[in-house]
Amino acid sequence: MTAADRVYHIIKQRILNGGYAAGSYVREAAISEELDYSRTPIREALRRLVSDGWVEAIPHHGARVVGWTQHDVEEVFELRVLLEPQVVRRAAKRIDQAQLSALSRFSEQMEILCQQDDESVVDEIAVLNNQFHAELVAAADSPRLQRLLETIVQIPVSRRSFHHYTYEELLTSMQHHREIIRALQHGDGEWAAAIMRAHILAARTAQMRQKQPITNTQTKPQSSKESLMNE
Amino acid sequence: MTAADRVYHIIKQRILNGGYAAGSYVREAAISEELDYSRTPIREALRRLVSDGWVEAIPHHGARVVGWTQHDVEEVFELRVLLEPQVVRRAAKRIDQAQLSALSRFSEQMEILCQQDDESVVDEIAVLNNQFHAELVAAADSPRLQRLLETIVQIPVSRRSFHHYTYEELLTSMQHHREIIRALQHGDGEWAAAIMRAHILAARTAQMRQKQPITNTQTKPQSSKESLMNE
DNA sequence: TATGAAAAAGTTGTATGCAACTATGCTCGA
DNA sequence: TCGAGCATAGTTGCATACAACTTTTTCATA
Repeated sequence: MTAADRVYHIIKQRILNGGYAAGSYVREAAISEELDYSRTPIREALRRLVSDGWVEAIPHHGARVVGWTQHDVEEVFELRVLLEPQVVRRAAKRIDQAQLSALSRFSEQMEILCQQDDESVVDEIAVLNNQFHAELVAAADSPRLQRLLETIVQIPVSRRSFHHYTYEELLTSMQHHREIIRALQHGDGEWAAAIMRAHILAARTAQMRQKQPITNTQTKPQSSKESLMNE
Repeated sequence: MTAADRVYHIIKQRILNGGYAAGSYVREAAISEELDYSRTPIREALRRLVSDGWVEAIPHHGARVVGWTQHDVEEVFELRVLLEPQVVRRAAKRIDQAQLSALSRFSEQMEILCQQDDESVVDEIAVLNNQFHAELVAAADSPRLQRLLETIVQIPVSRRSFHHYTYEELLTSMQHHREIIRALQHGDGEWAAAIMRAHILAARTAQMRQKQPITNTQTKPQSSKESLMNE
């Protein structure tokens, strides 16, 4: 693993964790000094983050962390509603026994955690949920579809998602997982796609209830002190 | 425009024109010497091409131009069938008069060219067709959808597309354009989406008739001498 | 002759210094 | 007081040298 790779992951993680606030600039020299790499690998990492859509490059001025508005989230859900059903549609034709049991395992663990009805387990559920979806994408076996989803489903959306769920919505979501597995066991891609579509639309509704912006967006550049507060 | 931008466009153009064969390596030092830039902007251009999916980076070994198999083309059409109808579904709600007349203009010019039934105009039609689709994407007003399509519809596919059309298929395609415009004039997104879906599936059929790989792919790395032959 | 280690060649990865560009604040003039 | 032009500070963009890594070749040895 090269230095540029390491820097890439560090910065990305910080954006996810809120270490770098939306709208703030990521300065090459600052990170260079802090992480003790030269500016070269940092530049490369920033360019990758730009093409991933995490930051925007302003020529000769710097790399600014992008902010997410409610409108952005809507746009993403609109695309997920198309793409995620396609994932299971393909997966139905290709999934093997090992992958099916992996899905069942994730699903069961999530349901066990659900029964605790404790706010602290929500993050664990989110992790399992991500693994569940990742397994589906793997079963779909379409590098391009995978890449599109990775580009689109940036974690600001999915990360906090379950926090917005009512208990009923959470149970419904678990039921969706079960039903998707059943549809896949029968090799019925359209069935699976239909449930997946509902699954995403349900997530959309839950997400949309939250009216405030997803990331701590600041339209104006602001002081760097303020952006460090969120660490 | 920076040096990296210029190099990016030059290399991309060469890949499109077949200057760099699929499977061959793009050497930083070679381009550096030829274009008289240092390796730095060339590296940056290559990294951008990697994240665009035009070349693949092999760590510590180089950047290789990716090859397109028939399987890749299928994968792309599978995604276009989902995404392009969504473009017109959105466009139907948002398109204005100026954009509608631009579409009509492109459509009419294409039909005029069609009547010549001359092999030489096919490329002109392809250009207009691209403009037509670009106008639709603009009307859809979804930066993410636009970006996804740009990522997916790489020109190796669309470039030669009309050469594979029979005359009847070409006329059908023109009819699709007309009907999409009509549907948009009525603000009927689902109508437009249905035709667009047919439009893409028709293109897929025409494309799939060609069994040979789209680019001159070499599965094995080969000698560097061989890759220079194609320049 | 076959095999393995070691060296050598070729390529990418990183550090550093300088050039170019942008934005901001300041001076000078109206 | 206001505005245009200019100087300056701050940041990115690029060139160059060197380090690290990978592959190929060479050569000694079984």
